[in-house]
Amino acid sequence: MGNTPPVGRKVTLSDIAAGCDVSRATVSLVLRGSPLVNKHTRARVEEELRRQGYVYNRAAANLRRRTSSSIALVLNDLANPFFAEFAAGVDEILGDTGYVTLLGSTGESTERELAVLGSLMEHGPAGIILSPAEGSDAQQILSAVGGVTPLLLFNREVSGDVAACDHWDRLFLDNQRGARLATEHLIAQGHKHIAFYGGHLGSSSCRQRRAGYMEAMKGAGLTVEPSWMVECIPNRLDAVAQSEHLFNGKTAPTAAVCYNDAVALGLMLGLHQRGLQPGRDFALTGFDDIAEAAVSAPPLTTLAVTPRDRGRQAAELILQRVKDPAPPPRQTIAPVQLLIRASSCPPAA
Amino acid sequence: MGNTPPVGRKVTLSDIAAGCDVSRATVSLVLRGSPLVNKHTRARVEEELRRQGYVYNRAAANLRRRTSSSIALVLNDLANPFFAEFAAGVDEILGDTGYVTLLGSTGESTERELAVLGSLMEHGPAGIILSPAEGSDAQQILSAVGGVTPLLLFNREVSGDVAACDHWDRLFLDNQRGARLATEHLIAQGHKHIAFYGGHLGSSSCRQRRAGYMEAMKGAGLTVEPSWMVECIPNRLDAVAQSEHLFNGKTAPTAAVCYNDAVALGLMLGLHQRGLQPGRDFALTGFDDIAEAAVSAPPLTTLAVTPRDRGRQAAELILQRVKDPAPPPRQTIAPVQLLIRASSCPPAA
DNA sequence: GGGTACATTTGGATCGTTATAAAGGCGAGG
DNA sequence: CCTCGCCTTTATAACGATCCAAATGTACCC
Repeated sequence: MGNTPPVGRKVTLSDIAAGCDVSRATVSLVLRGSPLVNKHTRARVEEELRRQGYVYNRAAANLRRRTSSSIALVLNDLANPFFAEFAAGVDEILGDTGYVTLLGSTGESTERELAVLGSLMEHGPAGIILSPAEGSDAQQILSAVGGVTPLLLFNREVSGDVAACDHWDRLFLDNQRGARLATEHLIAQGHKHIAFYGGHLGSSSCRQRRAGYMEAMKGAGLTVEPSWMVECIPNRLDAVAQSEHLFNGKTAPTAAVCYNDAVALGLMLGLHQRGLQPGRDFALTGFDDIAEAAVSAPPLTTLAVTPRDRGRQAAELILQRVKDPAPPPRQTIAPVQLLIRASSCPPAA
Repeated sequence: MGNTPPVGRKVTLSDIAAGCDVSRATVSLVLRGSPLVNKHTRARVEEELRRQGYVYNRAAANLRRRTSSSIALVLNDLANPFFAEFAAGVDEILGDTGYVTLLGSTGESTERELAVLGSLMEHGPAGIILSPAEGSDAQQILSAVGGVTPLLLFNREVSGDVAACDHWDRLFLDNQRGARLATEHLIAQGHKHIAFYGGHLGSSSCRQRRAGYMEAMKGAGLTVEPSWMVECIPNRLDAVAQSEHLFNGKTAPTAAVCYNDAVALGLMLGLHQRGLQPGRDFALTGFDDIAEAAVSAPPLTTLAVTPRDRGRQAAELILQRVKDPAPPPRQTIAPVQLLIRASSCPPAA
């Protein structure tokens, strides 16, 4: 005893063992709280751990035990508040469970996605949560992650070979129902000429939202003009730029269901430029309920998707799968909630 | 050859060695692209790697080499777009450099911060980037991370024992200069009664911004009424709630330098409630240049802090330090840029 | 033929931990 | 005194990679 801690090297379990004259095995048992060790011995070891400032080397333990204590979280756009909240939710649950989050952000590039997945796989995560970049291919992702590590697909479907990915779990938002609710709400307000504005047909969430919109329109016996379906990059800037296309057809819409909040806020600016006041001359809805939606002028009717809760849910789903890989893959559809605010006015008289 | 890959177990370097009848050492050399191996042998090994679907086990390699290939990123509030962008920037650089990001989010709780740091340390990161929770104590953090792993403090100072943390690197925003620039701009617009609104005195960034404000006011020979210095929680909601306090003194201000954009946007709402139109009856500035600032009504004059660039910079700083721990600690102050928009009008006549 | 230089390959120890089976000490019972 | 069982501790061999020194092969020159 009275040994000085080693210099220029981390304190290991052997240092502790030597420091209080027991075997490495005993120290290991103490670390894991085994009831086998005599409580007198345990006290001595714990004192020594403190004295030398021991830090557990989980990588070494994981190597020996063939286990893992990390989950990879790969997101197509961390800078988007929706995914940032999602990530916070994931990390919250993983942290509570003793897992560590390996972060990877792909910036919506499929090449980077493959590179990031490859790099993360080398660290042997117990599972993967992936929100794929637009245009991701199932086969390529499968070959990057291998067939063994469980994967949870979040938010978006991937394209390509269905067989390649039919053993993955899935967590999606109820996009179709959300868009249907928004559309039905506008119809109930008295609108008949309703557009669907924004988003990329390349993304599954956009197709699903369009489907919900169509469902509501058909259900109410309303027809949809081709000029009412306008694509744009789902950000504010392009939403402003493309908004004129809404009014190029023979009948101008009096309302629009927007792909998401960013698009809706962009459309608001576009409307202003045409001399239309959103929430009075034109009704619109968003999707996501980002922080801005509640405080825009007018406040935006939208669908709350509670991304932090989704993050928690995703973490729980992947942990369940890690614990028991046997059950068949599961697809979970998270509910969304319509928040009615001033932007979805009745049609102007 | 023609061996089948192992079942229920990951493919290891030994499997490859056995599969093409060379030693483990040779396979290892191939993996690391050593010029020592015969190119014919290399081809055979590489073919076998592909055939069996080998995945490199970086944890095992790191154990043997006593190296690390991860950096811990611990943030007080991931859900905040500022930090989300920052994290995206960090991950971008780390990914490019072959490091992996260990994420930890503390939700502004010092207890959780210590727990998260402890858990991440067990994974042996090469370095730590920490944006501390409010009220973090230097001594406690030091005992959680140990004295060996390099740490970069971002965005906030920690309280307590200076000696405990004087070997940490630091990256801060030029808060004082930013607030001074904003204040000087309002003064140049003709304002004399300028308030400093929002933020917590507990945070170092708030104290620095206040200092910049005071500096500009003193420099212009303007006096500051106590009622013009109002604290609030730095979010929109509390900013609305506390805004009335600005007008309780004997002289009402005609302009305000706000702690950040969220506070400024909240104050805008508060002004509306008093019948004042921001950008016409009252001038104000923010700090951060969040996405909303450019599109609020009126657009917000603010200080751009380019969080993604800060993230990249932080990653580069910590990697430098990891590569060479010897040089004395460095404090880096990142510049901020004043963006003049419509909210900072001249005083109403 | 023997020696030397060079290119390539390899066995074995090792990183820090855990699993396993076995050993040691000790009191009780025969 | 020996055996048995119980409690506690430990030596040893892994985990999957890398380092090191040493061993091959083989080509060339004297």
